[in-house]
Amino acid sequence: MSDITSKSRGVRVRFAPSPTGYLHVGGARTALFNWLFARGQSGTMILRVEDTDAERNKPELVQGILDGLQWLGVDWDEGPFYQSQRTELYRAAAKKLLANGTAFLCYCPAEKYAGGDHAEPGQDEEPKGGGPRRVTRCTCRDGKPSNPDVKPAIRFKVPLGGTTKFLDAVFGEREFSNDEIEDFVLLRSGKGEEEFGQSMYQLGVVVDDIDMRITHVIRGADHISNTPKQVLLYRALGAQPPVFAHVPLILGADKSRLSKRHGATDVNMYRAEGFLPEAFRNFLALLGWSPGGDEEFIRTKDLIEKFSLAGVSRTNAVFDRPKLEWFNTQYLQKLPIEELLPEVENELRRSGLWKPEWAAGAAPGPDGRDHAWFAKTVDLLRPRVRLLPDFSSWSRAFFSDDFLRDPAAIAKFWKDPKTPELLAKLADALEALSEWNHDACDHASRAVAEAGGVKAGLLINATRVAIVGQAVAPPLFDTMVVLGHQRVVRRLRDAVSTFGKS
RNA sequence: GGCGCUAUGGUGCAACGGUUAGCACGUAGCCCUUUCAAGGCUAAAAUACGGGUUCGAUUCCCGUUAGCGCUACCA
Repeated sequence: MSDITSKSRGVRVRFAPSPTGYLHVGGARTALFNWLFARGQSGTMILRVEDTDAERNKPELVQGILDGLQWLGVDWDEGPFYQSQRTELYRAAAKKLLANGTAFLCYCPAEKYAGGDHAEPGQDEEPKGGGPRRVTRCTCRDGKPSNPDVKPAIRFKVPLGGTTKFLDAVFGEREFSNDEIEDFVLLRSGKGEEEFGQSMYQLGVVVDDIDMRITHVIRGADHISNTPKQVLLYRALGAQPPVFAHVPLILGADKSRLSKRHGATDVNMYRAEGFLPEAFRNFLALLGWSPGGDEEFIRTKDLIEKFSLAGVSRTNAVFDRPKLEWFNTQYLQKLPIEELLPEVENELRRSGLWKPEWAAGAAPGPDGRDHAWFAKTVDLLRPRVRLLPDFSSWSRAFFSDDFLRDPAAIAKFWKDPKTPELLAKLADALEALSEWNHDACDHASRAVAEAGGVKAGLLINATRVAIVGQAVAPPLFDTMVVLGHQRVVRRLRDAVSTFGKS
């Protein structure tokens, strides 16, 4: 198996979403694995949109999928290719199979297979004892007299007896009995003028994977059962199958297939919530894959270096949101500050709090704040931030003078009747300071508390509410320094004047 | 129903015949403390069950059970 995972040039992989929905976290994980593998092997990543079902396909969803991939940081070297625009390729392949005897025209009405007697009982029915059997062999395979009233579909003529095997980089050698494989449809029957309709999934993937010279097919384990059909197609088409690598599925907390009722499954919702893409990537990478040791905080460049198909697990994984949040806080805290700043800038732009003078290289604003101030402030705030929007919500008073004091914080920390008097004295004491730094603020504050006969903590907590409006904030004296001398004094006096009101 | 895949604490992973079964999230407690976090320490918590193979099984084989997947003119 070493030949599969060893460095080899010419690796070509693809991510092939179907635009019948948004970018699901499961799809995102598959895309990520393909991408990590491609980048680690200096290979080529291809994006292919599998939109051969005109009825279910929604073209407007493609952009959302592309946006999701972009946010995730998964880029591609070729494509996006659209299967709906490659119809001729599939028809030619189907005709070739017809010609070499590995496919046949099927005149059966579509309904015969789509429902009715031969189909699977519905989920609500009891499939007990000797329920309906699927038909796996179509009677048209030995040549049916053509029926002028119906347009035929093209089906694959699955060999009678024997087995089909393939190599899976994750699951090992797999072997399936051909008798379990039905004569699947390759090409839909034509509608109106056309001779044949669109390609079906099995034909499309194989024709494209051959055409695009895909070397490794990395996809969800729900495709394991499809793989022997595709291997048969490769053979019939005279092509060599690629290496397959099926990755385990992602489940919800109750271990059923991840769906909306488990919470967000659309990758774009995580972007909207304010997760950092790299944290999301790190979390996703560890769902069904492990570098082998105990490390968990793995930056993307190391993910690329460490990723291997041999490290992919065979067991389904549950999507654990609390762990994702933990990863996010880890990145919020550990990222070099200059890497975090652009994310915070985006967030502040979104909420309208951003000021251009905080950009790198810009001239300081009228209040003296510049990029260095911005970096220092974000650095102070980040240990307490869980999601990007926190920079706009409870951190608002750091970036804007237009903020409200949280009533709950007031109720909790302004209980003591001496509060306004203390805050007024503190304002005076701080105003008189000739130096504005942590220790000066500290000493002045404690002196006021002592003179007023209260514990420092009481003054400190009351002051926090006064100057940032929140019960939760960074250490007070660091906060004062970052806010600035005049602003702190002004907010303190404002607090005194509002005391008792509301 | 048929076929297939899987099975380590609640969750994600490690241990790829020999460990007191390790790490992380979460949970509980303690420490720190200026709020809230972070951080540090500690605790509870797992090899699904039954048979084999072996000097020795989490690890290899079989069965059972459970979960999941496929079983469309969906992808």
